[in-house]
Parts: sequence; C-alpha cells; structure tokens
Amino acid sequence: MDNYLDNLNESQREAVVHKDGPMIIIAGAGSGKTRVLTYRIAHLMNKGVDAFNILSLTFTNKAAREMKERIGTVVGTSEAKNLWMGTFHSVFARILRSEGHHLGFPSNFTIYDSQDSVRLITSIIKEMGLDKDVYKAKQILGRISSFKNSLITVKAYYNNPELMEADKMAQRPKIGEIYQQYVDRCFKSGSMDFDDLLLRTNQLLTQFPAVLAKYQDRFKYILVDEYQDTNHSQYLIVRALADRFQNICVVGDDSQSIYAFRGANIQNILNFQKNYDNVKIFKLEQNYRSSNNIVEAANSVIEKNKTKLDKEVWTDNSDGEKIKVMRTINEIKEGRFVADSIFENKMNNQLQNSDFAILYRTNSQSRAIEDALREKNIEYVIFGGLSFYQRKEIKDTLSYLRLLINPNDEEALKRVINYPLRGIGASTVDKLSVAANHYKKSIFEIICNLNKTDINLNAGVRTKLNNFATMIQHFKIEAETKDAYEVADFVVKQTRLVKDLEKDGTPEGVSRVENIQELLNAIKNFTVEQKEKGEDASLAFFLEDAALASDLDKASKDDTPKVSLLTIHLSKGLEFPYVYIVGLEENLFPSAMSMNTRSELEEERRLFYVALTRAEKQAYLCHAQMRYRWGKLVDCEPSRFLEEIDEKYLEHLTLKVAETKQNKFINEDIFGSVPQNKIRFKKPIQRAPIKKKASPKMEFQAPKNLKKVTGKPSASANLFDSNVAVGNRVEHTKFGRGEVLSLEGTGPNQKAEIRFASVGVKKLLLQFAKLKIIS
DNA sequence: AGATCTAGCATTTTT
DNA sequence: TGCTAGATCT
Repeated sequence: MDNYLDNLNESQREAVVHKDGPMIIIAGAGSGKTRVLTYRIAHLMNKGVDAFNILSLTFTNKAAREMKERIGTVVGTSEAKNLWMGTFHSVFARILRSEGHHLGFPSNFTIYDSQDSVRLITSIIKEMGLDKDVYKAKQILGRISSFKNSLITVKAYYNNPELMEADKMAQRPKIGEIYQQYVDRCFKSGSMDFDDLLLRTNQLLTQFPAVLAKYQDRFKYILVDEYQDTNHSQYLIVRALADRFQNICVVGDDSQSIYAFRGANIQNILNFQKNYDNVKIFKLEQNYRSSNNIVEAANSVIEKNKTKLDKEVWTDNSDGEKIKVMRTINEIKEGRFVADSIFENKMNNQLQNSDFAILYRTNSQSRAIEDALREKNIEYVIFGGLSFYQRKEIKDTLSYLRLLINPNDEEALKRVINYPLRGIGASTVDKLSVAANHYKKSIFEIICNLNKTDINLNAGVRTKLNNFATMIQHFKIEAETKDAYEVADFVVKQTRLVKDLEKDGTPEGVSRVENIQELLNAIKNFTVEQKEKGEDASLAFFLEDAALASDLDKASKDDTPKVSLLTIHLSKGLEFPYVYIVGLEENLFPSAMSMNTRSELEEERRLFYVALTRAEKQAYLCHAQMRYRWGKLVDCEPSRFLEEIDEKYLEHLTLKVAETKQNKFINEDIFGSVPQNKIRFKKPIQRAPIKKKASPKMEFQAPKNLKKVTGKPSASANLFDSNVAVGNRVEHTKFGRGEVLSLEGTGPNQKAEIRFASVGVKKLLLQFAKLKIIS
C-alpha cells in the first residue's frame, strides 16, 4: 500500500501527487488513465482528504464501481464507500431526489427514458392538432434536448429571436409551444427526462445559493473523467461546484471525443486552460496497451484531423503483427471471415472467446456477424442494441412498478391502464387526459376524484377506473413493507401479466414470459447484492438504477467467456487483445450522415481512432464490396480511413483455398439450402435478455448427412461462386502470375480484375479464365 | 372495445 | 428488410 506510487511512470506520478488547483490530464489512448485517476483519489485520501469531500464523475456507472473497488484495495473498502462516484446523471439524480423539492419536484420523481419522451411529445402534437409529418416527434425531442443541453429554457427560447426564426423557417413555428407543453407535462407527472437531470441541477445551483454553497462545501475535490465528452450543461455544473475551492481535475483525450451528436462539446476540453486560472497541464503519452504497429497506425490516421491538442502518443511495446485488412464480397462473408479467423486464432494461440471483440459502427451490422458466430458455435455477447429495458413486456412490467412509486407518472399510466385489457379504452383515456389538462392534475388524481369533476363517463367505466386505482394503491401499500423483488413478484402475479402471455402460447409469448422472468431475476439479484452491501434495496432505487444504467452496466458478468459484439461508441474505455472492426466502407463508416462538414468527419475519424486503439495485440479491418442496407443490396467503396493508415502498417489478407472450400461445405451446402434451418439461425426465438449468447444446441440440428442439394441457396451464397478472392495471388496459363484486385458479379458472370506482372491489369470472366490460386 | 391490417420508418452513435 | 404505431374494420 505504501509503495503504490512505484507503479507509476514519471508523468503519471506527477499527475497523481499534484494536489490543489485546476488541472487537466491529457491522457492518450491506453496511457493508464484509469490507474492515474484511482491512485490520485487514493492519494488524496492518504493525504487526509475525507472521502465524503471527493466527487468523481465517470462516464459509466460500471467504471465508477470498478474504480471504487480499486481504490478500496489501497485505502480500505469501508472508506472508499464514502466517495461520491458515478455518472453525471446518476450523481445528480441522487442530489435532485433530496433537493428537487426546491424546484417543486417530489423525491420520488420518475426518470423518463427517450421512449417515454417521444410518446409524450407524440400525444402533445396530437392534442395540439398539429401535422405529425411536419412535427416529427423524434426530431422535436432532439431539438428540445439540444435546447436543454445548452440551458435554453422555454423562456430563453422565446427571448431568442434567432432560434424562433430558424424554427419558423423550417415550417415549425409551434416548437416553442410544444416545448412549453412538454415541460409542463413532465412537471405535472413528477418526471424528468435525461436532460432534465442536468438542466434541473443547474437551476438548483443557480437559483438556490444555499444549496450551491452546501454542495460546493461538500465537494472540495472534483474529478471528471472523459471530459472531452461533456456537454455545456455538464460544464456549467462542474464549474459552479468547483468555483469555491478550484480543486478541479479533468481527464480526457480530445482525440476520443465521439459524442457531439448528443451535445458533447469538444471545446470544453480544448478551452479548459482558458476557463480556469493557473491550470496545471499533465500529459500521459506512453501507451501501455497496444503494439507499436497499432499505436503508429492510429497516430497516422488521427493526424489528419485539424482540431486537436498537442500530444504524441508512443509505446515501448514491440511492433507486433501488422494490421490485417480483409475485403469480402458481402456482409455474410465478412461475418464468416471474422468467425473463421477467431476460430483459427483461438486454436493457434491458445486464446479464449473473451480475448476477442467485434466492433461496428451501427447496431444493425451485428446480425450477419451473429449468424456466422452461431454457425461456428462461438459464444458471444452483444452489448447495446435494442436494450432489454426497451422491450414492450419489460416496459409494461416496469410501468406498473413506476406507477406504484409515482402514480402521477403519466406515460407509465397510459401504458398499463388497459393492459392487460380491463375495458378502459382509448376514448376513456382521452377524456381523462382532457380533464387532467383542464384541472392541471395528473390522470391518476382525476381517477381518484371522479366525483369532483364534470367528466362524462358511465357507471361501468367508473367502476373499472376505481378498481384500477384501488389496485395501484394496494400495490403501493405492499411496497412499503417489501423489498424490490417481493413487490415486483407480487405485482406480476396480481396483474396476471405472465399468465395472459402464457395462455397465448406463441413463440413470441413464450419469449416475453422468459423476458419478464429474466427481469424478476435481475431485480432479485439487485436486491440480494444491495442487501449484502448494506445499501438501498428499495424498488424506487432499482428503477433509478435501471433507468440510468448504461448498456455496458447491464451486461452480466458471467461464467463462460464470450466474444464481445458492440458499437464503437460503447467500446470507449475498453480493451481487447484481438479486435475486429467490420464494415469499413464509405457511407457506413464514415457514416453517410456525418460527411457533410469537416467537424462531423473529424468526429468519425476520432471514432475510428477509438476503435483501432482498443486492440492490444492484433487488429483486423474488414470491409465488404456489397451489403444489404435497408433491404437493398448496395455497392460499397472501401472506407477512406483505410487509405489514411500508412500502408507500412498494413497487410492485405487473402482467403486460403482450403478454408473457402470448407466453409462452402459447412455453411452453404448444409445450411444454406435448407430454408427452415436458415430461418432459425437468422432469428433466434429469443433475442436473449440481458445477456445474449449463442445457443450451441441450435447449432448442428441440421442432419449431418444431408445430401448436397441443388437449387438456389441463400442470397449471396452461390454454387457458381469461384474460390478466387480479392487479394489472392493467381497464375494464368497465358499471362502468368498476378494479384486479384477486385471481383464483380456472381455466378457464371463473375469477373475478376487482376494485375499481372507481365501485362498489367486485366478483367477476366472467371468461368473461362483458368486460374490457379497460389496463395 | 377489441382485433386486424397497413403504412411508414428505420440504420449513426446513448445517458 | 422487419418492426411498430396508428388506422380501419367488426
């Protein structure tokens, strides 16, 4: 414990021991940033700073948990427990629970996720009689969100002629009114959306000096990780809190700023020195993670960006293998290449699945990869994507739970008031909603006070509404004495959510039941863990945790090692020995939507930089010549990022003949031509909850002795396909040796462009050209 | 009120 | 292409 400083290099140690005043640590990829942060906090505590006075803001709750554990090993677990650590959202949600009353919010306020927000905006647009094609709910929410991130309240909006003019020009002059409605409705429902957690905190700190003073006093030392991805709202919160003691330490890497699309402002990190006085700058430039080839290759790419801070990332590590580049015909072959390669690497190098990660730009790319991994019987986990918590049955179940914590939660109420069906239809809900707006009460309050309103409902409906309200209140009472799991279990049984689904008997129904079961398990785990730690095991706290946990947080640490599949965004902060980056094609990565401005493109490039620097030993870059996108087959150009890497770090791969043949047999002859089986692979009955895994059982169900079937196999698999692949060295009877540059067409029409040493580039019909593949 | 059908969106990334 | 919310029918 005493010599923890010995584990640090010179610059790391300086950053750890420098105690007071504003400081910025510019930390290159893999430079031991987390280590510095944890040791720094531990060091502060060793120097007598009370854990209660340290606030540390991280990007995910998982990161916070892990850091806490590591600090605990240095200073003792019980002391480390007292640290304030977590994401901006979760830390300030907690503060708002106790201080929100200043702003008129109850302590049990609900946190709306984006789905709730979109639904609320949709109904507002409808109620206002606006054209939903002009006022697209999602876009409106995006606009409102960007207002909130910049601290533009409704009032500020109306005081800003430029914003209003812009909306008018865009034919959407009513945005201000929608915004106003949205804010009012959230308030009435006792709800905050994600942006509110930051905006309301800002309001709290600016409007209530006593509250500000209290937290300024409490947080004598503030540390912010991933500072490059903070938005304006977050910047202001940090600034306000640090204003008194000025002990603010921010850590980040401008080269890894990838969240501009949700309001992150790279200027926060670029201007830190201007925003605070007497800033001390520390730079961590030695990379301990990756091979020299990877570090240098990544540097050669990021150099192309104009906006960046001055730093030089280097490593002592050996060169390692070159980065492998693989071009395939389509996304199916891309998936198979990755699966085969992982298989081979595992065999040759004694590795396990958890040594591999597959990164992609968009979630939709995971499908082809999943198929290939399943075919090869390789277990995998997917992070992100359609989150477990977004599924209908889960949201429905959670809505009941939310409602008993906060009956005014309008979005939750609307979801379940007639689910399972209890004869309270749309027209009734509309009437209630109108009354609620009129009396400025929540729908639930209206239901509880039907007699005091002039609402026109028949006796039958009134009874049903009363029963509903009674049920919820009954749940509420149960919740007072039970832990989160007991309540949830009780509610699921009472509402017959599961029983109804079980009756329906369809595969979807079965999967939904399983998902609800999985949710109950998760709540059970949560309850047990919290109790073990001696922490809050209430339902309210579970709901908050569920609302603010990132997808990474939700992944269960478990048993068998698995290959990780995730978007590059989610991969920030992680590292893997072997990394496959797939879909390196123009319009996909860089994304077609991010090529309009230099700054957007630079963000894409930073994203690529992040992807590449996740790799420790080996990186593979894959791209396909064609791929299905939104149902259409699209030709794909290789990504510009491939060309931006200095060629000397790259090696272009070719498929080996034997491999190709073997794959054809396993993948196409057996499975490809049996549609029923194919369907099972494509769409696992259950896109598994929380943790996803390849299910080995499904793997070899197709009879092994299935005869070779003629007829058209799946989309791209073609019996005529030649074994020739791009990058192959081939020998032609007339032209001699050459290299395959590209392939086009399929089946008998497949052509190859080949560069021969003797005659230059030739295009040949493979059907006729007798080629011998050399390598 | 409930069941069935259909059009339109989505595929850029997420707390 | 596959899903969902809203529209339309019974």
